[in-house]
Amino acid sequence: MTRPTMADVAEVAGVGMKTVSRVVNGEGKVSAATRQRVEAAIAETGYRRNEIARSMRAGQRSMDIGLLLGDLTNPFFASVASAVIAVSRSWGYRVVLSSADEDPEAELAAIEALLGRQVAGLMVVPGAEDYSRLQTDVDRGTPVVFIDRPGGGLVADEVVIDNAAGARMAVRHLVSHGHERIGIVVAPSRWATAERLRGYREAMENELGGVDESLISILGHGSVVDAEDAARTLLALPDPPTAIFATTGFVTQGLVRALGSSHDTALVGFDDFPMADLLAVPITVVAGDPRELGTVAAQVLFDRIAGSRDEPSRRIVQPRLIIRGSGELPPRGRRR
Amino acid sequence: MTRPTMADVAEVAGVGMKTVSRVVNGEGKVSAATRQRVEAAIAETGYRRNEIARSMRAGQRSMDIGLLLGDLTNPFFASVASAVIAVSRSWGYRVVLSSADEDPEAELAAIEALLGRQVAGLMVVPGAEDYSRLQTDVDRGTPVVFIDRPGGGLVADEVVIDNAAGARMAVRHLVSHGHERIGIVVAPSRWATAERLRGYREAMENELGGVDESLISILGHGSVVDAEDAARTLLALPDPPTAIFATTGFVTQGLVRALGSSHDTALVGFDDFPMADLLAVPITVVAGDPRELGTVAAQVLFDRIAGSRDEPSRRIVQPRLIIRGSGELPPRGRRR
DNA sequence: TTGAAAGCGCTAACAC
DNA sequence: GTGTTAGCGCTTTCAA
Repeated sequence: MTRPTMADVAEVAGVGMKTVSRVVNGEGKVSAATRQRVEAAIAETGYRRNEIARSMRAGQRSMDIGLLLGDLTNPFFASVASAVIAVSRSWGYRVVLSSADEDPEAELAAIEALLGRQVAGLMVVPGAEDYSRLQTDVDRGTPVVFIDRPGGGLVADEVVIDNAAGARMAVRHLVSHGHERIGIVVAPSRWATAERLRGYREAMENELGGVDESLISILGHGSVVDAEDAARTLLALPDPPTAIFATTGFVTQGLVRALGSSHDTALVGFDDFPMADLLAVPITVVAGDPRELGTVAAQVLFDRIAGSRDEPSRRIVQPRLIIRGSGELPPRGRRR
Repeated sequence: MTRPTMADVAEVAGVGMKTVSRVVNGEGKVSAATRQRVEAAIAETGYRRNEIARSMRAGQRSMDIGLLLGDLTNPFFASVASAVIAVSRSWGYRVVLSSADEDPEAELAAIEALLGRQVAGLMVVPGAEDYSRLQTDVDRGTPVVFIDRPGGGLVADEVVIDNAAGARMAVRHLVSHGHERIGIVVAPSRWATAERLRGYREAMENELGGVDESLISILGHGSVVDAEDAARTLLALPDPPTAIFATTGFVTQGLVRALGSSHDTALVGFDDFPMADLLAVPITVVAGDPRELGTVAAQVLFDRIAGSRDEPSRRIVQPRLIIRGSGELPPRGRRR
């Protein structure tokens, strides 16, 4: 019922604890004969090294890194997590995953818990506003890397997608296909969507000399249905847009629903999603690669763990335009 | 640089360690005055309880449970993980996630590592064949629950989807829409797909009195492209099927590609996937709910952790038929 | 090549 | 109310 310890193995093998320790950790300096005896005792008792106790030795950190995400169900974050796990494993670290379901209080609590477990480092997709209480931990050597958005109140490494550039790319693409009335449906305010809106405004100014504010729809809540409604409202305008830019994946979904299976309105979404190429009208998107985001973030973290003392930096992942059809539809006026 | 310990706090506050411990853990029996002093000292030193050391006390287990998945990138497993994390959090446990990318060796190694960390329990989506070496751990009180497939060589709780029933349901549905030549594309052999094939055969026997073996296509590899090729081969038969049953999500994807945007062949897939309702022809599927799978599995595990000594059981989650269009297309012969 | 003892940061069990 | 002592299972001295 109770697990065997090193002492148990030592007793069975008739040797000292340290000898068992040496065998278990393959620390040479053990005669073949004793090693055999110890190995037999290990097999007999079913002993397994206790990693918890092991990591208690003098001020040592654990071999865990903590990863905090809003929602694993979002394929974007699932890919980030998958990449982080892969890189961590290659460094011999394990990932303790918490998801906070977008509740800032729960998120901070989860972070505290992770830190209490002496994680070697922390990667966070920030959902809360203020991370200043982590400053002491960072100062004492637990690196923190923010993913996908900056973490307020704490100077730390960040890895983000160039949202404004992506938005500009989307607008320019639509303009190059003849569109001039380009609407935007913006998900509830978060850093990324604000950046995307900024990029949209910049590109509209540069390419078309101005923005028609009535074509900007900012959602109050974040559901697919809300996005669908917003799209319908835009399309019901006296002079409706001929193209719409959707700032996030779920907004894109809402727009697809609103536009129906035979759109005559062009659509470019931000963030790629599964099956985008199999829809009735395949969806053109600009998207940053979540695997790249996770991989870079993990590399930055392990650089710190390995001792890097560089100034905290912001790494920027460039999004790419993925052309599939919905973004290349001509303006209605020019049709046929 | 080095973290403050309870002893440090005790010294600053001018009290004994146990008093600090009491304050930190809110164990009453501390005068308001001392509590104040201790709290001040905690704030001053930036002390945080060391959970690792805490969990070392006599034979205690950690408050972690381990979760092992093949691939987080698969939305099905991401949902399972999300549900497991949610249930675990409600029990006050944290989830240590490992993904093994379908490599059985890596999987067993990851499991060993998890056990070495004294996890309170383990949930595994089995990718390996033989789990008998976990028997001692189970006997010594670390419960293991297998998810989505049985784990060979180990008697433990299992939570699976009723694959055969789902397949029968799919076939009956197609038959009820007039189909008689119903093909099947089977993903490379795993327990679940074998069960689905079995269900298909049973239903074909019962409903139509037999199976035409030429309509059964078993894939060698597991890519979308392979599934696409297999579908084309089936459709190129002299007397091709009028309907096809796809045994997994990616096979369904391949079939969607092969059938093109205007199918005249009916399709029912196993496992739901995002956007299935937004495709050119919305896809009818039979699917078990991954959240239910994860939730039930976690409940079973925490029952064990709470001390349940019931016989290991197999919980079965019933799949549901989700009607969307592709499965209700009539046979070609009857068209127009 | 081997082993005994000290200690990691904490809490359980007893004192005071 | 509060403090002291003795471990948890391991690794790190330092001897033998």
